[in-house]
Amino acid sequence: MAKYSSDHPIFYVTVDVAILTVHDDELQVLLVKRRNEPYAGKLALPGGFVDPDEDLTDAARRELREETGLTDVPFEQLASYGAPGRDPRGRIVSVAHVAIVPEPLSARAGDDASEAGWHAVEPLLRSRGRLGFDHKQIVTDAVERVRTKLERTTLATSFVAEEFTLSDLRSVYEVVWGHPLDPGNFQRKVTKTEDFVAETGRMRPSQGPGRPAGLYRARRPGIHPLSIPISRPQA
Amino acid sequence: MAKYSSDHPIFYVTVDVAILTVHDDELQVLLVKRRNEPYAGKLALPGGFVDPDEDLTDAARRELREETGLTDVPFEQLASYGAPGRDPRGRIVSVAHVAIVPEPLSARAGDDASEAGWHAVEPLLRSRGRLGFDHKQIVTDAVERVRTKLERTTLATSFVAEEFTLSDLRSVYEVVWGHPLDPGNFQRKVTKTEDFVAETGRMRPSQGPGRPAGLYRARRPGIHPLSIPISRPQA
DNA sequence: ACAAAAGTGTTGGACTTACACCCATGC
DNA sequence: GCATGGGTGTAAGTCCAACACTTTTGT
Repeated sequence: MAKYSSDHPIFYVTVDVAILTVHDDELQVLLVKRRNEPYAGKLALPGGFVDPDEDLTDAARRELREETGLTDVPFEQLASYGAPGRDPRGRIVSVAHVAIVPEPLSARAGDDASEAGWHAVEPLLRSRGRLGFDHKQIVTDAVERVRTKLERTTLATSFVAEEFTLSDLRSVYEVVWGHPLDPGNFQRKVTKTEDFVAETGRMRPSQGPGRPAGLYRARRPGIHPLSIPISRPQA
Repeated sequence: MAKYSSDHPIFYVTVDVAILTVHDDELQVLLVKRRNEPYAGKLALPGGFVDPDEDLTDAARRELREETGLTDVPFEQLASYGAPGRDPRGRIVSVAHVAIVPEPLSARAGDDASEAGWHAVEPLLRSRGRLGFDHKQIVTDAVERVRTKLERTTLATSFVAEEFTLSDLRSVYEVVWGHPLDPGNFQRKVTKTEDFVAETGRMRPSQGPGRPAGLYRARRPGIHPLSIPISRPQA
């Protein structure tokens, strides 16, 4: 097949990844400080240009690995952003993705990128001008996506370590939704929901007062639909 | 700002629109027959290249208008598809959208496009090779999106005319979900759900046996969240 | 003993489901 | 009258939110 040359406009395509975690009772997103123009000095989502023979998903996975060293992390495509003026360098469409990383593994930021670090989402979204490009919008959309996915999928287990207590898991919901949940009701619902969590039989060594908590693990890795959804309290 | 020239790979960006409707008790999608290579003779979603100064949303709206003559139709971005080999002409990323058009206005296909026509979704998705590119995947994703959005938003009213009976509305759910719904329970749920439908006070002139049905209209145009979701029967 | 976290029981109310049943029309 | 679709009533079962209460630890 002959090389395609036409008068169709030329685009560049990037992937940006909103890597989210829960840390210190806050929903946080991994951001890099930009060194170069445009938006030098501003914060931005990790991302980069898609390689010539690379699928969009592979490009996002590559970015994720470069920034966090993590592989096998659940992520999915979020949306694409391509307003004409969004990047002064030309016509650039960004295919944004969302990824969820567990809290304990998230302490370390990327080694490859320049000054990658975690930032609490709430103050970021209230602020103006801290994020370059249209990345504030992307983060907004990513958070909304995660909020709704918590309700109907097993996504929450992606936020916690391989073994976790139900309090750990409950905290994920409380932080992401911004509402406290009844511990007892949460316990019942989670344990009664099929394919969500499985007991390990062991206990977490107690770290303070209170009865020691049972350790659980996700029944299946990744994001799966829940037979019984976790109800989200109204605002 | 200087023109951007770099060694980053060059892409072309298209928008494709899955325009869905319910007709003859079937979920249908508007497709065009391709005249040119690649995939000449195959069916494909209407779509085209994004113009140099056009936003992705505007490009999708333009395609929608060119194919159906309709404006002010609710639509939203679905996902982007950019596998390296998906288009032999080069590296082309398609930003797919979903649009819903009302049944009565949908009889006429586009005048601009070549042989646009409605096709039932189910046999299409069961078949092999009738659709060009990766458009079968896009249609699959579009249908899944619509199925879940019916549950939690007012999307269903976008499938019916401005004035409709509750049977009309119920039929949308039944066709899209592939399950019959209890007419009585549906009635109650829809009328009790806030911001969903409003009575007109008038009746539909009867067209066959049976008690004449009340005419309703959507309380708000477009797609809005439902305070009380319509429950989806399990398979 | 006391506080705190984990986990179980209970209860009233909301919602759903599966019908029965009445209403209004065409034939 | 009878079939058909529109619409209301109703009762059993399920689910849920709230909160009391028990269990097991640290201090």
